[in-house]
Amino acid sequence: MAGPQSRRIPDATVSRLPVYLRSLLELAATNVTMVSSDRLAELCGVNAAKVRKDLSHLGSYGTRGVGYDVELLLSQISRELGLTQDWPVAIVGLGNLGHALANYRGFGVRGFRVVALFDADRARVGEEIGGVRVRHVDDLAAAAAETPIAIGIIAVPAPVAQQVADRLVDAGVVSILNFAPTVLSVPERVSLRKVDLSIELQILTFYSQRGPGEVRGPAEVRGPAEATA
Amino acid sequence: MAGPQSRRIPDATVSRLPVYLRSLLELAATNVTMVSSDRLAELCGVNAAKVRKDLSHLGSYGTRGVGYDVELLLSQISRELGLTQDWPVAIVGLGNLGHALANYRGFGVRGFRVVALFDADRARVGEEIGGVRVRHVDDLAAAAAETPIAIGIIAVPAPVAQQVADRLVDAGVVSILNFAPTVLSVPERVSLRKVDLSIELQILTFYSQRGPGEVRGPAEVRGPAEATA
DNA sequence: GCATGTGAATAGATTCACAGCG
DNA sequence: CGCTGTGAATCTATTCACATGC
Repeated sequence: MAGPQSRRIPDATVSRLPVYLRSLLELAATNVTMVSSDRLAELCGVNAAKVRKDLSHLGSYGTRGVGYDVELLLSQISRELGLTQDWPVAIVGLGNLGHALANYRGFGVRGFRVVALFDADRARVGEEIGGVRVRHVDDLAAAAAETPIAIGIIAVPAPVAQQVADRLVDAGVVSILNFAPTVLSVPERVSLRKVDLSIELQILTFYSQRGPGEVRGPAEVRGPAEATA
Repeated sequence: MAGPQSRRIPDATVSRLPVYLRSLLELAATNVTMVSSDRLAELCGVNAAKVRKDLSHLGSYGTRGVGYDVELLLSQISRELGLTQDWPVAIVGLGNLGHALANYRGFGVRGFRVVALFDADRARVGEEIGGVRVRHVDDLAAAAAETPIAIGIIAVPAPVAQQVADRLVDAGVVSILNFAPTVLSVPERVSLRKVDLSIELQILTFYSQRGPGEVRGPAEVRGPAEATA
């Protein structure tokens, strides 16, 4: 084997690494030290060959005839995903969803720390959610200058989502997760992903319409960071 | 042209149809009657050739030299996605997220109607959210027998998500949207999709780590319905 | 003329199947 | 012997480029 870890991890692999990570954490929590690709595949609901190929992109960390060392894999995947450092998160928009996100326990688990909350409604400014005080969205740049923000979560109504995105970008935010049901444009250097409830439901209805038995085989939600100028 | 609408729409196309739909609705709202693939592509943040190929899977509904009729496209896509009928939705788990989802206005827009809410906490049973009373999750089967449920949204903690999924399946639910951070198994006939906040964040950190300028081109979140036995 | 619709080319992801090694 | 690691085959999706037809 010439070069084990050939750079450039495929997008599809990247989107599965967090899934592997989660299952590996569960295994580690039950003191399992080794795992085969078959077992891990089962836990993650994917094909074993896919697991092996995915993991091979991190370099070769398995032992033939035995399997993978759980701890070793954990640290490799964590490093690859950048989870060895802390990621300050800001949430913009504290309606129902933003509120829920702000209270979400489970961010912290993987190094995501909510450091700032913003809303355009002055009535909400000053409120404290999960120990963080809500500031006005006009203070976004100022707040980001004090405390850097790596990830911005957009939970505002669609019509104002683009301007919020622009402000986040101006404030130096390098990753954005968009919950607003609209297409956003950001500079190429900014990573952008979206979560859209209504789109998910519509995709579900498409497949459930096809009648029982016609739903095709498993396939994960993937998709790299998108960027649009 | 032999057979315009060749059946079997590609998964990647299916996941983009809702995006086209949304932009077309906006165009229709501003009384635009025709749209070119270029314009639609721009609005949706995708490539124009992709738009044309996607739409060609619905049959050929464009006029050469002119573009597509907005209303016609709307009705074609709506029909394809099954949005001409109503889809009764149940939400299980009314913590922060479930609460936010239950209050979400925007379901109704596309024929999704929240008809039932369930929680395992007896203290929450009886509460009314968005005009729907919360019932105990033990009543799920009974409630579904009265009022059919097509789509189940799982917003419970990961450890109990599988048993909730099992109950939904037993109650005849044919589509499930899972917000719990765990892998679920459902019979092949049931469509399953997942939304996982922490996975999204981890994917973002991967790409933002690669440093500015290295984020690869646009690509949408796709993925068909998955099913695991 | 101009934008659609589509074969052909390319790129990417999945799966197979087996060689290689512990 | 068992399980990893990986070339090769396959399948899917994207993109190109242009013939087609309004």
